Amino acid sequence: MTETAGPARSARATIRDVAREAGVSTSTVSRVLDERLPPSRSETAERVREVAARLGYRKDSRASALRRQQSGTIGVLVPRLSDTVMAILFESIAAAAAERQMFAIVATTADDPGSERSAVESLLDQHVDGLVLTTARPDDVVIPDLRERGIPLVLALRHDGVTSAVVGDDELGGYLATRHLLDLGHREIALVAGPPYASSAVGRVAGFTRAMTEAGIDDIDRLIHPSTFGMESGEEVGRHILSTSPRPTAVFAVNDNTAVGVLAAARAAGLSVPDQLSVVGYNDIPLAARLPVPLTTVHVPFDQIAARAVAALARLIASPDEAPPGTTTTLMPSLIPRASTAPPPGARAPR
Amino acid sequence: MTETAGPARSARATIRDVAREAGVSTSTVSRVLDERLPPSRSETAERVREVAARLGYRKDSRASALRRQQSGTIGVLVPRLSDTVMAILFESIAAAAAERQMFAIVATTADDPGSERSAVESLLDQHVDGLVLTTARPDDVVIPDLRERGIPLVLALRHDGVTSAVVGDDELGGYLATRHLLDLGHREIALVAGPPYASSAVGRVAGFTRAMTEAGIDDIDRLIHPSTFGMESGEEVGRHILSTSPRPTAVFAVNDNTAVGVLAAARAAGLSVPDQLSVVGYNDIPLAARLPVPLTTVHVPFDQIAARAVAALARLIASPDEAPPGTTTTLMPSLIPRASTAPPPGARAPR
DNA sequence: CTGTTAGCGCATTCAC
DNA sequence: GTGAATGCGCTAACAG
Repeated sequence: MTETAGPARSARATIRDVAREAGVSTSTVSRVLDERLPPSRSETAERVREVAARLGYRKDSRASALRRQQSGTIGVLVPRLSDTVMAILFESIAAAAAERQMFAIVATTADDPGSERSAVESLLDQHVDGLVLTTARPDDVVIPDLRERGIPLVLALRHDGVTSAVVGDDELGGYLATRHLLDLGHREIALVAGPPYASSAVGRVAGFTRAMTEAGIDDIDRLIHPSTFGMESGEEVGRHILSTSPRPTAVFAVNDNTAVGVLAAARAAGLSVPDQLSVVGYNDIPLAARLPVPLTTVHVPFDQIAARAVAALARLIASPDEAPPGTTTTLMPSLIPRASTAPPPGARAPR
Repeated sequence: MTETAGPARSARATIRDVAREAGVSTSTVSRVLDERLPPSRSETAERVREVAARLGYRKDSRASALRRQQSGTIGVLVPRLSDTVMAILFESIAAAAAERQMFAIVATTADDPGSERSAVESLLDQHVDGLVLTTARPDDVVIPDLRERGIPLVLALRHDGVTSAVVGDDELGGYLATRHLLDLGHREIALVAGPPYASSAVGRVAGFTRAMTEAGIDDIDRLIHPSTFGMESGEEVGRHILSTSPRPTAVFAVNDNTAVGVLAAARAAGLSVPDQLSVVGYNDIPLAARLPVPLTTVHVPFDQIAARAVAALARLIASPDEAPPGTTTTLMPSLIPRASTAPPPGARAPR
């Protein structure tokens, strides 16, 4: 029997264990192990670090958070994790947070404004130091409230026009996708537009409209069909689009999910892609490249968006009083041509 | 100016604020608001609740956790969230946890045993009360360590043969999928087998083997091709399978991702599905039903698995000393026939 | 049922 | 540089 009789299951070493073992006070240990301070090279400091390592000491984040009033945790709000885009974004945010010794936790809203408040509260109950929201709406009522409460806040993927945000250039992405189809010779191009409450969808519509206007296409609005972001909606809207007359020779879908739905509708209608119908998606999720007909889509640099969002949030957390100007950072998308797009039926290949 | 000069940004009400306002001690407030105790109907209790509500009081989970030695948080370990199966499982776990007033946090390992340890430590650093692991391997070195440390632990989707686990019946699922193909008249059925370290994949292989053996097929091993769980691997293995001779008339893929890869390989080889090649997947992710050729697959009750796993974990957390017998709960999968399977080329339709 | 006292583990004064 | 004292917000043990 060594030592005194302790708990049967090895209890975690505390700061006091380290202090005793190193022959110093707990304050000293606390200071030596404070990541924010410049690391001391003194002999005592070395010894403390050595003892801490030997005992496998890890500071109790709850106690530390309680005292510091900072938890080193950030909250991320997404509509749903079963949407690969959101899963990838969260993974990237978690990785970016880890690089800064922070931990990211997540909650979902199902894109329902009603559950947004409770999801945010569940995050705040975990005492996050700040939030990354991907659910912003123009009329969002939760965000102003968070602002007033002084909670550090950054939007990602969608913006509300007011709060600091890191987004892709959706207008440009929409323009690139549409130009790609126009350049192939398409004129009758339908748009699966996404929901009006998401700035990302609205931006892509704007890019579509600009490209179509430039091309001298008339009455563009008739080509624009609202949807949600889901596959089902894509299929439903796709079915409708393919039954309109004149039937479009190409469809630009607001994201890869709805594009998959359009592909399903195309097959159901007996149309072959890309021979009879071209389809462009958005986001370049891993699936896009591996669909039976690889999907032409717009690549979005999610890891950059995540890294910038975390960096911006970290800055806000560090200096909460430097009035944040509410800047929007915009990152560039790029078109990835694949097999789902081709010149319209009966057209000679361009060039 | 009301009240005393406080911090500019509304600080959260503490238990003391409530106590003062209600004219009682903090202990009383603490007891009245203790969810674990039966709610008192006394007048004081009512008043305390009313004041707490009015002040918008929320207990500080860190302080509470520090004192109680329970955080009300559980940790979930998954290979990756960009795999829809894992995203859905985590969402279900988070929902099941919320029903019990617990919060679920997640970390990823990329199915890499090396990063498993650090991912688990990051979870433990957050002071989770217990863990749900979906990454178990037969030779897992982290799990025994967690056991020794007395950390409540439940496996999900994969088991290690020792630890308590909640899984789908992979053997049955594999059998059902294979029987479906056999019943359609296929004899030359290839298996994209998944990795040997995952019990889920191994079980599906066993079900495949049983069905094939029952059908009197010889030399089954030649039909079994290892893979990972990813789409790329499915495509690669699919390409290989379709170049073997005799070419299989059907493929059973270990999951929907690899099935998508096989579909891509089939198209690249100019084979039409299901006319020239039948394909069965596993998991029934939302995509499966909406692929251009809707995928026949095996449905897995992820929300039940999640609910059972959380329930089991909650039990372990509540009574950590009732030696847990290491039981495995097995839930039933079901085959969902869709358009990707049909009788083999040249066969009359059965019946 | 209620209040008093003590302390979870840590970080911060403030002296030295 | 270092250590003693104090308290973050909450809950447990105890006495009334």
